[in-house]
Amino acid sequence: MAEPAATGGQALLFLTDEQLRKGIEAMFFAYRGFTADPDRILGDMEYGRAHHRALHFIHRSPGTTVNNLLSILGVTKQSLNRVLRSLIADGLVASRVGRQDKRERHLHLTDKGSTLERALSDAQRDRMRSAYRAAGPVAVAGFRQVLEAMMDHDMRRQYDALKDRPV
Amino acid sequence: MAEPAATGGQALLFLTDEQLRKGIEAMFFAYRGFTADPDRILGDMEYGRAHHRALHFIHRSPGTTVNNLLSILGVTKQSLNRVLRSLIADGLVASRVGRQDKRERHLHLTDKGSTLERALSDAQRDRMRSAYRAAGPVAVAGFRQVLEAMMDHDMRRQYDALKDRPV
DNA sequence: CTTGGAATGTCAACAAGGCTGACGTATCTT
DNA sequence: AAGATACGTCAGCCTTGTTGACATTCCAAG
Repeated sequence: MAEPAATGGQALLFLTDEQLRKGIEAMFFAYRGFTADPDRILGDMEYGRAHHRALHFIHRSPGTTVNNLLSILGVTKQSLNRVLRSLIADGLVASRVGRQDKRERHLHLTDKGSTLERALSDAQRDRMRSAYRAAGPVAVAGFRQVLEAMMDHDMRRQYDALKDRPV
Repeated sequence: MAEPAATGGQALLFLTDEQLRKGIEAMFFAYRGFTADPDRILGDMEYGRAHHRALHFIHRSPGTTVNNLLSILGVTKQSLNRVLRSLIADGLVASRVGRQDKRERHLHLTDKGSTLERALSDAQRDRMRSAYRAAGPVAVAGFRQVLEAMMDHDMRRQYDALKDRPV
């Protein structure tokens, strides 16, 4: 198991435990970088990474319901509610009662919310852009392929549902 | 800025805000998958992700000092200490006073610690392996390139220091 | 030999952000 | 009319991060 090369020769050397370990460590260190810039911005405020995630996906899917957001974020409603409550209280997010189904709340960013979302996503995108530029288009395609193959089935569905929707 | 294509034509289409956003969401969903399997194992025990990280890097660098581990993990010593204390108390990690410098504590996994570390890393490696296999060697090379370009400078140094050391 | 600084550990207090369980209310669906 | 669904909320717990303060132990420089 530690040496797949035995089964297929040179072609499978990228599946050695050693290569896999490097990938694991790369994910660990890269994810730290990935969140570092927004975290720095949020550190000066009363918000955290959970608020960033909520803002991101509300921005992505304006009018989304609480339940929908719940399944995308993969947290409990109590946990999300704590975050949403503060965002709504501070006027970053608007919650509107549904027209067809009045039980639902549809979530939108206010101007103030959009401003913060923009600041956070600009910071994160800047890092992503410079990584993309350094690695080049072929590497980027591979990057996306591996990440998509790494997702759980359910998360993959959430991701695909968002993937090709225009902003 | 939203349309780098204006500056260089087709060649830079992979740097559009849209592509960058997809990369950001891919990182988010993939990281959840990345940690899901070890988290499931740890969920049944009294340990969490922080314990996993400590076990991983002690396994990688047997005899490492607390200070060294601190800089790799990027947390405060108080936070790490709480984790280490429970791992040591439960007999998963051995802490030995340094021979040259007796202030230092050198950390090693015990047999029991190695067993757990193996179980966790097997689970994580299995997912990584199947993602690698699905994506293929070229994609994997790109994956690593982009991740490495995404790291902070300091993290990149930590990563490189580990990268080519034999297990 | 004394003293300053480095490495480590520990105590206390706190916050973010996960979780479960239970309950209430409004609204749809059957 | 009854049951299911969507949402909010209260209470309490856990992990894991933070700061600040302080003790110990040891190395090394004066």
